Amino acid sequence: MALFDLLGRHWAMGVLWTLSEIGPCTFRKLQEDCESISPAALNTRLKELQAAGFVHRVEDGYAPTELGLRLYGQLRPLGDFSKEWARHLNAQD
Amino acid sequence: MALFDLLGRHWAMGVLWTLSEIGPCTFRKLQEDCESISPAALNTRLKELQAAGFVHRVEDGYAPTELGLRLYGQLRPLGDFSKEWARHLNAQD
DNA sequence: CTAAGTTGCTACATAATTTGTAGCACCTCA
DNA sequence: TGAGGTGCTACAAATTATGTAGCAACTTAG
Repeated sequence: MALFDLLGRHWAMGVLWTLSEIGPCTFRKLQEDCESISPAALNTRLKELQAAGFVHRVEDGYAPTELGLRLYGQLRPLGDFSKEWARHLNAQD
Repeated sequence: MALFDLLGRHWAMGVLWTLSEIGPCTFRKLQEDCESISPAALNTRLKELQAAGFVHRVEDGYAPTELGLRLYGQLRPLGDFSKEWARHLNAQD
């Protein structure tokens, strides 16, 4: 699936997630919140996400588009799943 | 989110997706269905997915675990979203 | 028993991607 | 005019992936 090519890049989902959680924000703030993403990679991800129509530039920096927010909506359940997964991993030890 | 570290690797979601769609299958069939994944990368992904508890070995090769199938369930809506997205991209041209 | 096929997987050189750090060019506001 | 913020580029080093070859273990057929 072509969508996986895009999302399966380092930090692609993280950037969209962060942007959707904290709302419109600057390049630099995004860089802080995605701990240890290099500016080069962030820039590349932002360009890809913009080309894909999930993110666009706004006055205050970057923000998710309406489509981007819908994608975030699909991703959000993974947050809860992630907790269930953590419990599973602990139970394994 | 830690889950994104795992899924945001090249072919990680694709492998789980394929495995859930076509059911238990061999290493080599997985390699064919994920067109152009190198055996080294596939092996790495499989080890990671096994360590995460999403995939395990079975008689016929590899199969998603129950937890893996639940994760696939969370991912599945992305399939429909992907079509919506394709429509959106075409409308842009 | 042997030879052919299939399996999972490793080896390794090349290529692509990411990091980490530095810093530039542009703006705004005092 | 200079102090701060902005988005972003440069570039070497590290990490990760590709592509091709092939090995070792196992099954099956003759």
